[in-house]
Amino acid sequence: MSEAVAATEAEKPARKQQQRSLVTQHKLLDAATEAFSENGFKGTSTRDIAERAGVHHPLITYHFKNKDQLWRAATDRIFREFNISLVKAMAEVSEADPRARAEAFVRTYVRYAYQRPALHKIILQESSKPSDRLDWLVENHLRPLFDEVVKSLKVLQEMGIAPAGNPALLFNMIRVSAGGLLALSLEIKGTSDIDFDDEGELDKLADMIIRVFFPSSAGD
Amino acid sequence: MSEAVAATEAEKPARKQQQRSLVTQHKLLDAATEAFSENGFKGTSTRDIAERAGVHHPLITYHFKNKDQLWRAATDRIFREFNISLVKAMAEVSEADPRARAEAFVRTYVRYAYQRPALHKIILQESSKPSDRLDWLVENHLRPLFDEVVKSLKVLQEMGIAPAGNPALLFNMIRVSAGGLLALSLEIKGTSDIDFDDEGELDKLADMIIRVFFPSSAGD
DNA sequence: GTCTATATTATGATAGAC
DNA sequence: GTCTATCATAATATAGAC
Repeated sequence: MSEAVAATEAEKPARKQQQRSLVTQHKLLDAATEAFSENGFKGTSTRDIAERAGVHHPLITYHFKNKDQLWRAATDRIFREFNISLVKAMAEVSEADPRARAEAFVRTYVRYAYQRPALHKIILQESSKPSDRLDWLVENHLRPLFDEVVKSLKVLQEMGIAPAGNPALLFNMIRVSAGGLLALSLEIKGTSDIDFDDEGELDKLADMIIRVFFPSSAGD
Repeated sequence: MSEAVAATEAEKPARKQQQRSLVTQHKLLDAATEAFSENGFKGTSTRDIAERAGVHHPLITYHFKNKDQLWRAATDRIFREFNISLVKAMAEVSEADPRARAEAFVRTYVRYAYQRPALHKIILQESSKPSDRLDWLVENHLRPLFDEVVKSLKVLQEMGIAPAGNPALLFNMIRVSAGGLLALSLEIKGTSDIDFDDEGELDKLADMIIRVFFPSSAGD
């Protein structure tokens, strides 16, 4: 089974190697996501990432070139997956009922923020000071999502379901009340005795967000 | 003016040195606050802090023993100053008018969060994973403040001014809508074209928080 | 109270064997 | 595709001169 076989036979070992390579990349992305969430870009060492992933650190250079590219690959994956989940969840709700769509959005958003805390933790980490990474994040992932959601929120305001005022400001209040608050889970457990791991606690948060930000749909 | 003078005379040079020492400490605390806000504890080097402060790095060891103690000293100062400001602002509002107190609290909180972004940025940085620092922060500064504010919020709920539900959860929504949102200023400028440095933008945020979370006081 | 010099360890990145 | 070995730099912290 030498590599010097016919071209037709060469595909098999190539695929095998590719498979193993993908597993390594996946493990590195998982580890990087966790590490960057916890310690920020500057506070994370590539050695720490490699250790968490259980691979040798030179493999980071091999697969991702450097720390910056690894950060981008990890962040890109988180946001892509989030967008897919969001689109999928919203596709199940009737386009004709904006109120139901708003509620579905909040519940999906809260659940997702709980399941993947890295999504918001990385935003919080990177928003602490200007950087090329923040610009990249805004341009490629945040801005496109925001523009669309704010448009929908405007409709809700015109219908009298959401409070008046700058819709972009309102949306930011809603999303920090959901994702931002859940990113503070550890602190809130200590200060407020609220544990989002407890059954029903997540729904209570979603309920309150809906009640506060979409008051006319509270009693329905 | 040698140091070998009588004990009564020895006070003067001692004070002079103490004065200079205090200036250095102050500069180091300012620099540390800024650096820890931007890069978190792990992402901040003591050399960076010393450079920002314009002093030589061994002085950190001299004045604060180590990086951890410097972090504690810097954080302690921020929260003490915040508490003083808050107590002072609330003392000016009549105890008999809970609604006016709630509004004053929100406006003071929003203004302070804007002026000293480090207050919330450090909370966000430290909440990203468990640590002794987070425990210290919760126990010494967050918990005492929260307990008191939540008590007041409960009264507002009973009066029908604030929405029903777990008051601790409600308070966390309010404070992330204020401090948490302002800590994201950089990102929000990019995603939502809202610049809190613009005249009146801060008041619009406070207005909306009051309108959303204390709806019955909206038209007053 | 302040400085220079340095010990020790950690970090990002790469070279080259297998 | 994976590993060991290594380089250059940066980090925390300290010792000791002034």
